[in-house]
Amino acid sequence: MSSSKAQEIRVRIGPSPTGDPHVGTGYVSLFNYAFAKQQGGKFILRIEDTDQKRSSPESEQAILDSLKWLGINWDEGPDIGGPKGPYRQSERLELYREQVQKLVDSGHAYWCTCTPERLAEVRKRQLALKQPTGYDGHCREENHTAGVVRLRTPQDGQTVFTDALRGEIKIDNSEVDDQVLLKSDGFPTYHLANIVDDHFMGITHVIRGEEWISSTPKHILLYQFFGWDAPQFVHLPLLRNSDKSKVSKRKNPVSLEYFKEAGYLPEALLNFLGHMAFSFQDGREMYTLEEFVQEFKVERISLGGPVFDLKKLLWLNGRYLREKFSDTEFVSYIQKQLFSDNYLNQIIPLVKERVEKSEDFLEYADFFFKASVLTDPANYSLKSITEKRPLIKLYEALIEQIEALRPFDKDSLQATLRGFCEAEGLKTKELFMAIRWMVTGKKATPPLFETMAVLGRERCRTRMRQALGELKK
RNA sequence: GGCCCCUUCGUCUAAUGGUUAGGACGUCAGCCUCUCACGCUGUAAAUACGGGUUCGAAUCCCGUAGGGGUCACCA
Repeated sequence: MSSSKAQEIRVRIGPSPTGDPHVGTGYVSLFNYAFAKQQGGKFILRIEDTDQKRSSPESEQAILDSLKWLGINWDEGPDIGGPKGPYRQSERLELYREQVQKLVDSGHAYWCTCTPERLAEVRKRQLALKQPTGYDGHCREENHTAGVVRLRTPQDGQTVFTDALRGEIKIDNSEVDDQVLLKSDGFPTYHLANIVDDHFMGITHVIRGEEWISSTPKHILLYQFFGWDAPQFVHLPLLRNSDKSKVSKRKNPVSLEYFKEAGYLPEALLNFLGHMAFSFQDGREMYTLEEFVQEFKVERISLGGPVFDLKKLLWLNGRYLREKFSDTEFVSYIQKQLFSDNYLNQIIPLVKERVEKSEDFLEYADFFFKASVLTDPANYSLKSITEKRPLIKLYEALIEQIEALRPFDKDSLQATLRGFCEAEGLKTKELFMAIRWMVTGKKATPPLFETMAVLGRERCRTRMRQALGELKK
């Protein structure tokens, strides 16, 4: 163990910029932040963009913005720098290569030249023979100098670590795979980057999701092989869908951008996220970030996987609106949230030609402001697909395309939706009307693509998922 | 399936061997009220199961069941 001198507490959140800012990132950030602040430590934001194919600067920016929106600020990060930078893993490649070389030199890692095809083959065979899947050690004793670098996991014994909430966890080394540490594109995998960065950034406590427990032995092994002290581990229970599976966008809104769009206050969402694994001693339900920081105790984190049930969030949000806002504040909030110049400027061109009196505006534009536009599913059933099953599958595929669409503008929507019709052999007229019903709740609206673009990705996806839900009933 | 983690009202949770098992959301009922909402009051609702240990178990131990995670050149 290291010196007994009081050490500065340093924790981090390491989001991967590969999609929408996730509510789970907010949740884990909150707990990390609270722990750090309460101990007078530092909360660090590190962008884990080691997946070249999926990472994007847009996503990174969205994550930063969303975290700021929530009210969580970091002491060190890619945007503000800090003493242990850079804070973007793609800018630390040299360090990983250097470090992994040490492992190769000491024999704790080795180069592997197996092709993806061979790996798939091995896997297939293992599956067929009902053997545990994993790398078969083909290159373990070869002395390659190219390909990927793998961890040389001890064949026997077990690796033990302590989770602050669960106590000792032991896993047989035979269960631990010869994990890839350095990919063939020269980028590190999570496992390598995570250990190297946590070490060089002086991270003292790793507070992360429970999904990481089973790969923690790899991390412990890496610390041992590098000869470094491991930080303390705290694994938080995972947020769940109402069926208890890990929270997912299929079954729940999970994008922080959705919550912002949908009119939730960041204070309320953060407060609610606090409830997911923590409770105040005095039973207080409503609290500020500062109060949470003060009250937070690692030992009081609960372990059962909390269902991310929005009902209580709604109630909390209502209380914030009612109790924390004066009438004047409420006015400016509504103006900003619902009737911003920016939003109105996009809507007016679409409805202007239809309007004869100011009040007509509401007639034509109501769906731009409503929370829900659900109608009879008959409105969006397709005559050409009479079976319910295929129809649901079709819509699921469609919604997935829409969710992934970037940028979300008139032209890309047009291209995507037309392409979808062609691929599925559908009449555009029929599908477009169905979508119109789903996203606006009306038969007559401004042109669909423009309308959808203005509504935005979050509203469209939510409304379509809701409509699909009705269809399933 | 192997390994690992978890298990108190429908949901979020409190109770760190001794409570009529508490609170909150939601539900339902009542009050308030021109309606609705808010607010207030009240109601129903849980220790997964089986064995131990103990004077005494939601709490400790073992087993079973259920749920979850993980088994990638994704994090």
